[in-house]
Amino acid sequence: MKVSTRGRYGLRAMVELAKHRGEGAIPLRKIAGKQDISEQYLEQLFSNLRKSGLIESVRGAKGGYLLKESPENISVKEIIISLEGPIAPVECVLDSEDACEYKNDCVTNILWDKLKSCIDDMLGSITLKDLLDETLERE
Amino acid sequence: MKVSTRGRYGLRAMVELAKHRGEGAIPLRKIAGKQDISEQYLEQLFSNLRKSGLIESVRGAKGGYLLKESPENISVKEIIISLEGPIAPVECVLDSEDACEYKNDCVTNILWDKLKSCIDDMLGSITLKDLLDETLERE
DNA sequence: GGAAAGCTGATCAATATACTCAAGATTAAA
DNA sequence: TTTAATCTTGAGTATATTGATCAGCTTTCC
Repeated sequence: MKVSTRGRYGLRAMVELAKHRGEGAIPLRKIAGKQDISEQYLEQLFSNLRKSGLIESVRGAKGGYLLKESPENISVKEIIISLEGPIAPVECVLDSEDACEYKNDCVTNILWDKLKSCIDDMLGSITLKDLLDETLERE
Repeated sequence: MKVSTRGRYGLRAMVELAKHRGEGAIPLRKIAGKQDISEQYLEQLFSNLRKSGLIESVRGAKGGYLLKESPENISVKEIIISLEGPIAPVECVLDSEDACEYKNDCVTNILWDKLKSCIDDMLGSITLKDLLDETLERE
């Protein structure tokens, strides 16, 4: 039941982007520096975030990254899913092709379904703006 | 954000124990067979559950395992913690000795705290009896 | 053209996971 | 008292995942 560094680093980086919104494209180097994350590792994470449409990139010199939407429209859930894949405490809650063959017999999957919803709702209810507000409040 | 096989198998085995409560000690072989889990692997899981005081063992021939409490007094949370260790989506929510050095600066840990509570409450609110009832209802 | 940036695929070491193996210890029953 | 069933424990092992690093490319500003 762990969120990996992908999700944690990525979220911190997104807060950082939100913080500097309006300043144009922010180079990855700057974010990596501020948050003390390997630049090359962060590149991979940003690749996911970009493909998910949460951020956009500006290539070339003076390039960098920007949030694609305003912080109140980006939920933590979207960020985590982009970085770590679907939120699923166990495989069988994904109503995908290869659902567990015992699904109908197994009462524990009711539990896992509920757990998934609980996590989904929780992460879906918090936006980047909430985290940003907290940051500004502390400064 | 996954529950490993330890938690999943262990929970299923506990439901099985609950189902046969009152029939004396249930040998591990029987549970492993019914739930199609490796007997030797399940032994390790039961070792945890026993040390946590959730089940008790009867050694020797005709031995086996029994729930130590009635199903309504055993929450899923206790089972998962026994098998997988403390529920913590990220390390820094554990208010232990080695808390993250950035804890005070880092706004994301508010989020992780909330997520932990959400998972805790959810798993704490469901007991073995709830799962057992569901099982019986389906039969 | 050169520097600053993003983009991408390959590789790798460390760790965790999901087991298996092997040797005991205990006890009921024959 | 032997034997078989059962729990107990520690060690080993193959595979997958994680958390990166490396190398080389492309794009764009000056």
